[in-house]
Amino acid sequence: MRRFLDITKALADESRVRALLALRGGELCVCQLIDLLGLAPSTVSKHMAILIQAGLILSRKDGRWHYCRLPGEEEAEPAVRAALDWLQAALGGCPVAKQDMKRLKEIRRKEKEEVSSCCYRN
Amino acid sequence: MRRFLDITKALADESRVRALLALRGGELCVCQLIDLLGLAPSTVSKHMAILIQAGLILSRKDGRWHYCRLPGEEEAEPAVRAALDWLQAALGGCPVAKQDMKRLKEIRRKEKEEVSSCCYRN
DNA sequence: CCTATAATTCGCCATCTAACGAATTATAAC
DNA sequence: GTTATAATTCGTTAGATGGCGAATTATAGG
Repeated sequence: MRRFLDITKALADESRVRALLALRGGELCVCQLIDLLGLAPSTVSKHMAILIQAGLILSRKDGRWHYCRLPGEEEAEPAVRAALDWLQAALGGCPVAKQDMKRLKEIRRKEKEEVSSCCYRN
Repeated sequence: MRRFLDITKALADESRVRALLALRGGELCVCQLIDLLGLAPSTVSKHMAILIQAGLILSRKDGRWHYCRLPGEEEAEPAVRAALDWLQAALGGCPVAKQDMKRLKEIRRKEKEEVSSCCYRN
């Protein structure tokens, strides 16, 4: 029951739902989610902690960056897998999700430009 | 998105989840849910209003009684149907659900005894 | 009409939650 | 070492939420 409520509480916030939908396109670092959601870094950090706690996302650190991603088919416990499938079915094509996907393309492009202008990575 | 959040918020409370699980056994009136959950009538009334608002339960009035039930296959919108299926899969057999089912049998028996001792209904 | 029961609405209170900014930590670039 | 960036933790605040009891409404029974 506790685990189930962790998941439903995590899904009961629009910003967290948007983050989950955005991660369908692949992993993102916290700073990209800050950009997408338009919230303060501390706020997004807490949101991600809640999603991780619920098992809805996984994360890894790489240098200064903290990347988040959705769990693969085999990585998620059944209740989490079912929740993510339900989310996808219910909101996968909703206006907010589409708009965020568009914004994400810009955010990813920005990232590439910055990387290419960063001498040590070329 | 709004509809989806209505559902997730409704599912993000243990008492409401217990009520939904209890209704798998058939419709119940509010006073039976008050008995099962051990909460004040006003509190249960508000919980039921939230579940109805989310589309997770349907209700009907019969005399002094207000009966609640789960929607049938055809009655629920897809997002609601999926949510209820997920709930059943995740918590259908959990300890709390089992214990409540046991309590429910007593509550239903009590109801029958009262009805049979009520002259005008025989 | 009066009483009892089922249920809701209202007002109140304690707690939780989402948001922010400031301070802190960790890593990378210079 | 110093500076800059990514991210987290902490403290605070405004607003939402869950709980209760009192008052109210609706219906059934005497």
